[in-house]
Amino acid sequence: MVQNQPRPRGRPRSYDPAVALDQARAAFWNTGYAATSLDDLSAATGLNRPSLYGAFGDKKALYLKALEKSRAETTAALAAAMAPDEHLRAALTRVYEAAAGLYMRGDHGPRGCFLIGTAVTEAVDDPDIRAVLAAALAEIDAAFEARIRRAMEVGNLPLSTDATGMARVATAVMNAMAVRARAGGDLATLRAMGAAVVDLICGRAGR
Amino acid sequence: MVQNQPRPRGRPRSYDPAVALDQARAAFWNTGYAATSLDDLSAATGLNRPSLYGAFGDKKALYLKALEKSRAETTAALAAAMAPDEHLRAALTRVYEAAAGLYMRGDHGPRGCFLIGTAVTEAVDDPDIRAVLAAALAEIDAAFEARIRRAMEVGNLPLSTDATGMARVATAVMNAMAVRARAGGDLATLRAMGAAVVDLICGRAGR
DNA sequence: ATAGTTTCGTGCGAAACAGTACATAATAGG
DNA sequence: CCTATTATGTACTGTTTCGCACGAAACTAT
Repeated sequence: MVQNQPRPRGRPRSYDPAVALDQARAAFWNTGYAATSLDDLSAATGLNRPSLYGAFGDKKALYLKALEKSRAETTAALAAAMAPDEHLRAALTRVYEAAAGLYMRGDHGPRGCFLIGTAVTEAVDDPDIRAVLAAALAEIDAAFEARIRRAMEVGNLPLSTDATGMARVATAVMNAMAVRARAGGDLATLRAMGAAVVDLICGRAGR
Repeated sequence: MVQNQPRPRGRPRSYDPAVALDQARAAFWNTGYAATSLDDLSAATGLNRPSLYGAFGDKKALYLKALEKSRAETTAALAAAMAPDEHLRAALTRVYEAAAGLYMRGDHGPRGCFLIGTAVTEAVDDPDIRAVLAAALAEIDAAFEARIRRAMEVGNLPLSTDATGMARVATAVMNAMAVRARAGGDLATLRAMGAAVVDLICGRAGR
């Protein structure tokens, strides 16, 4: 990261917008969109309310930015975890292990996935939030399905496999792991869920 | 329903508490716990705020009653749907068909499952809500697992089956169907998810 | 009828909330 | 040094929210 850009004109920012966005997201992540006030966000980021408005717009715009960031990160992480050309079982196991670890982290206890944990509630009433959530789910489906089709081509799965359906089940288990994490489930249960669906998809024999 | 009880002393209620609870739950169901105000609940039930307090206590007590009712209903419906002694495939299919239909209903568009759609967000911060949610998930797991073990005994599934893991995957797909419904998924997708996991659990051959 | 009991509904007060106006501070350009 | 420009922080406004007090209403018991 070089900083060759000519300094902008006025008073410089005393904070990093990317860091502030992460801190705001952490606040939303714990208590959800509706229950997180602008004062909470102000406390979490260290910015006062006018600065928050200046940087991100109102509460919903800030939330949408955090949501969009989570969607992008999830898609990228999923693509990276499934890229290596090894057995499907290894790729899926890596994905679920990573998800379980991520979902169980959190300063105020496990908090699952940001999208599942906060956007699902708002999605019925808010079309913007619903659109991001739907896009994220579709991308996760697509990532799983592409990986499953590759396994079919290589001969790791029979050609008669219902790749679309299997991919949706794979996504379902990931989503449900996020639910369990927020519901107080322990890491062992989350990992077992992942292992169980991997066995179902890849066949238990290959263990 | 006979009404032989001696009428209570004072002014009679002008509403049915059970109906009011359902109406309040419907309000929570659409917008979630935090975003639903007492005025919203008052409008949904037709009761004014003091009557709501008198009947159910404060907002959280009312929500917990609605949550508990949903937990009980879910457990009962699941037990009923899986009771008949037929093939596992038929029982599971019936469960997922019922869930998909239920999740896609709603006056303001599909709203999924009350527990998944509203309690998951609150569960991190609120131990009471988390406890009900965890209990519900455990009961759903147990219902699936019991049914799977029965199929093993009857010879519909190999004795080496990981019943606990399979049951969790079955629960996962149900939870994820609730997520999809709120995210704008259509009925066909929800049904396909159910069919896919039924195929994975029962084997595709038995179709 | 009258008293006693429970519910209903208006309306109040305190707190939290979102959003903004305005004065102050910090920087670049001239 | 002075001006233009952008960011910061205090303070303010109007609204929403929760929870409850208090009097009116509806019913039973005597």
